[in-house]
Amino acid sequence: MKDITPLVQHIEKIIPLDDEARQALAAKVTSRKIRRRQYLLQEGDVCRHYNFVLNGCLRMYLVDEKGTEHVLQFATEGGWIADIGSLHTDQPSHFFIDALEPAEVLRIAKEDLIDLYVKHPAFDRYFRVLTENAFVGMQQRVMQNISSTAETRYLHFLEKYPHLFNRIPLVQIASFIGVTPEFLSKIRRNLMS
Amino acid sequence: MKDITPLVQHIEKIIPLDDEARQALAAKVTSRKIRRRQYLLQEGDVCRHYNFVLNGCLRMYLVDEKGTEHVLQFATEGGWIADIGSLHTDQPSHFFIDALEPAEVLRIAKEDLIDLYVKHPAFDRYFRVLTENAFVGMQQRVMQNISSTAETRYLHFLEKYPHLFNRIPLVQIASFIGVTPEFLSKIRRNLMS
DNA sequence: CCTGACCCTTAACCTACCTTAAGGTTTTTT
DNA sequence: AAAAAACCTTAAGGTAGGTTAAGGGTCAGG
Repeated sequence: MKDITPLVQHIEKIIPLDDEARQALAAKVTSRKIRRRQYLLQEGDVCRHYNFVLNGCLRMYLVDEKGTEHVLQFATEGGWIADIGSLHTDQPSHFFIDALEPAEVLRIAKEDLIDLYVKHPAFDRYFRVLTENAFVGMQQRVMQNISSTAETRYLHFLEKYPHLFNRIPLVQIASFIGVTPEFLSKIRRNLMS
Repeated sequence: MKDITPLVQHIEKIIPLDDEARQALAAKVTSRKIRRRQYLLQEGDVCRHYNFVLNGCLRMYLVDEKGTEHVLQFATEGGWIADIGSLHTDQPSHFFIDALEPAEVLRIAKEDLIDLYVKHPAFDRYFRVLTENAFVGMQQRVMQNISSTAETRYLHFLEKYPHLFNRIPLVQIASFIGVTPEFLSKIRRNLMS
């Protein structure tokens, strides 16, 4: 019923796990199904789990004072999603996480993860590398927001996430790159001519 | 001549080091002085070292096609600075790192760091936590760029980096928050009235 | 087959921010 | 001490992108 093979494979691309570590992981992880539009995290709640996506598509976003949504992250098969800030500090999150498509995740609670870190340093290594990669991605995004035009950001998005382009609504992509859907529509028209 | 106490103290705020780890670290780390405006990294070079700042002030920035500089990060006492993307992939960096004030850093080469990781898992832990915190910071910055006005971003900057406000030129702050110095000047005037 | 919830586009008008250019002050270098 | 470089401000005019409003297409459910 619960198959953590995809997760183990993902980890072993970075560092091999011995049997003991693999079993410890299996014991801590639980699987969960999320329906379309169902929340995995809501603003004001403390984020208590890391989530590894087995299939489907999730998003993490912020809602500003005007009620506008701003997407911080998408996560599909093989990706992780959580509000790490909230998870670490036990402070209420400012974000929502929900499903754009029905999804299935493996989740692991913060305390269990700490336990894994202590007993199996391989997990420290794995999450260090994982976070370093995520950090570099965020850095590139900051650079683009500061230095590029919306059109350039859109083209970069298509290059970097080709599998998302015809999988999620345009309005979500607009929100991710930081423009209104109307303006993104205009950008696309300009690109075609 | 080489005193790594500030670095050890910084690490031990996160995880204690045994004598052996401390000595291994001391053996790998070298100190270096940087004059004002001197480069620690130039675009096109591969970043080979992590740098821990003992004193002074450094910045990492990108120069776009038009020749405009965009600041990604400042680093002062107790901060780390490096192009982690380049360091990891051995690809040439797109960034420059230079000194806004004369500075002194402790640097450690990538290979030596890997060696430390293998022999002392405590370093995996330390850099995992370090990177997680940096990641959260970048995430907040992305959110602000997407959802806030320049004035709000400026106020947040003052809140988050009060020690930098009257230490670095205005033009650098403008570059960091993603506006022109002229416009930041206007923002300040509006804030005073 | 019809209805309603999304989803995408177009267009007119508006605003936050950029560009260019100039002048004054402070800091660094010679 | 002078010259040069860096720094900060002001203001006029321009542009990228936002806002509002409307219309049409698609698809799931009744």
